[in-house]
Amino acid sequence: MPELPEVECIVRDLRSCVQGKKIVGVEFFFENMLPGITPEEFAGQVCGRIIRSVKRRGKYILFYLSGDKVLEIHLRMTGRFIFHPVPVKPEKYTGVIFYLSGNISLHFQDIRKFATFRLWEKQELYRATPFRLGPDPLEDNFTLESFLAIMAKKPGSKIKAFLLDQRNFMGMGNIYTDEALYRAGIDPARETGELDLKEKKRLYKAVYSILQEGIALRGTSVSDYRDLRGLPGGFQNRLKVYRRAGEPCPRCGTTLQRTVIAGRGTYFCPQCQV
DNA sequence: CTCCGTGCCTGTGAGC
DNA sequence: TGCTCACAGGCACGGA
Repeated sequence: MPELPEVECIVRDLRSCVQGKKIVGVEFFFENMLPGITPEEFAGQVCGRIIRSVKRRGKYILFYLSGDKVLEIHLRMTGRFIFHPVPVKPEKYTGVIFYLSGNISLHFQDIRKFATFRLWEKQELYRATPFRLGPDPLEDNFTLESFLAIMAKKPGSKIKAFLLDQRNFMGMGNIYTDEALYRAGIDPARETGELDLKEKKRLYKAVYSILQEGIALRGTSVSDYRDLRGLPGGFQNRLKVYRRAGEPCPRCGTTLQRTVIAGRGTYFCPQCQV
């Protein structure tokens, strides 16, 4: 479900809702998100700890807990958190309820059950996936120079695959990648090495601006995405090409097409994207 | 290296 | 109405 803008919105909301609260209980309804650890062990590791801060790296959510523990959560396709200021019963897809101090609770829901929870010692966190991948586009080190340097290392990659590969940059997913390539006017099937400097600059700006707009509109809800209050985002109304095959290009009127690149459905305008 | 298929799950929508 | 199929916001893994 969520890409960088959605995760960023979730993390900002989590900070205002649960930062400083103590985890007083954890209840599981399914446990697919816990590889290699039982729900009892997990509860034993987190109960009694205070949520000191909530951070994001790419699409990963990091709960920094008291006692130097870090809970790393990846929502994958359909994972979501819903904040409840008063106790409510679990819903059909509720997998976990975190009971917090102040009688509030955080419900984790996941239709497809792909999401993952992992616990780290803070000093071991550098070994965790979020810190072994590429830079995050919202961090200061996402400059045009770094973008060009990383792209130069992968001249044979298709540009769509390059943007989706989290080892290059973290946070881009299928929706924002197609929209950024449309905005930059670049054919998703081209190789990064074929792009001239002007095109690379356009792409850099398109990636940055599309992510910022996604955040400003509180994410994209094409189907499942909801924020911490259960509300949909607004960027789905700004999508130009994603899931619009067969419709006219909003810029030139040419019929938008769908193809498969990097194993993902890819939407583009064959006229505007060259 | 890159690409590709597969698996993990459940739901939706189109076509028959 | 009901069945089957393609597709769905992600990522890890193994093989070519």
